[in-house]
Amino acid sequence: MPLAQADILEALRWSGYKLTGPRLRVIKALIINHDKHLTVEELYDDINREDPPIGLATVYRTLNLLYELAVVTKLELGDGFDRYELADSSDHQHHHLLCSRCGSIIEVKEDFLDELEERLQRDYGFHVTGHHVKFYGLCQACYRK
Amino acid sequence: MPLAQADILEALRWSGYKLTGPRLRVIKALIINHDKHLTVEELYDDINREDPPIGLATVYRTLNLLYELAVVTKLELGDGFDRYELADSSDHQHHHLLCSRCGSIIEVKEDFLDELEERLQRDYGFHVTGHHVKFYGLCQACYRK
DNA sequence: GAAGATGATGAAATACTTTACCACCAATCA
DNA sequence: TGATTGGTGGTAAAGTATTTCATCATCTTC
Repeated sequence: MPLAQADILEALRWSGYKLTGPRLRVIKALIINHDKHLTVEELYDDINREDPPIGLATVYRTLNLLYELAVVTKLELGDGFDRYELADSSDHQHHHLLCSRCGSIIEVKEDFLDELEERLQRDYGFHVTGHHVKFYGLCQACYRK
Repeated sequence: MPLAQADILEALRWSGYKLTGPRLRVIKALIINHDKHLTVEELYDDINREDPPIGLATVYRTLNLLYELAVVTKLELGDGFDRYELADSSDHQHHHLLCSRCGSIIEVKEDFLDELEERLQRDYGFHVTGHHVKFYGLCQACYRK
């Protein structure tokens, strides 16, 4: 489950940052669009559908701030755009299935990498602290065609 | 095992592209540095340690061409630089362990994702054709300290 | 072998996302 | 009230990757 607004505001305040109008609007946009995987620019456009407008630099700054606070994670799909999505309330990351035909993004919540990470620790002596995993392929609908 | 030069030249010719001097030098540089994970610019610098110099645009173009031909794969570590590395001769991709302390990159050849991909097919109806997997953490040497 | 067509190269210009800078504003505190 | 701090917005700048365009080399075709 993604972080709720109250948790995010708490994290901000706890770290000594102010809750300003622009910041709140970025946070709300993140929550509302949490399943859409918007780029920074798309998020910016979405926010500015309502007045007063806020600056693009502020959106970037706020997202970087939230990233520092581990409130959001960065998602890079390889198309040159950074995307940010709300972190999970548990510390389990989720993974993405990218359909190369229709472009849809499916989220996989399962934590199926624990076993692998143990193996990397055992066989390679590598201590895993995080991972980025993306699968490319065809979603169910596209595969049928 | 990464592709050998003969295989690459074969792929070029088979697709109707010409083997030119600059292209050959890019290919050789990829082979020589296959374990160094160089950025495009670093590859360009390495090539131009010998005369005659070739253009940066040509390096980009050649790498994109080889990518189209599936001769190289693109590796993005999240630092804003594209890296290209020789594809494996079998169609099995390898994965990377990134040490966040010393910056070393360890390659894992094992194909430990087959089982997972079957599960994605079974549970999500998602047909996997490729994946990008990176693990962050501490390598054996750094973990001991 | 000559002439035209095709493909490749290199230098510079351009695109594009992201960050840095700087002046201004708002809130807080002495 | 005056001063300090933090935040904002517009713009400039950074920086990687791509595109443009003139030129060159190679290959066909007659």
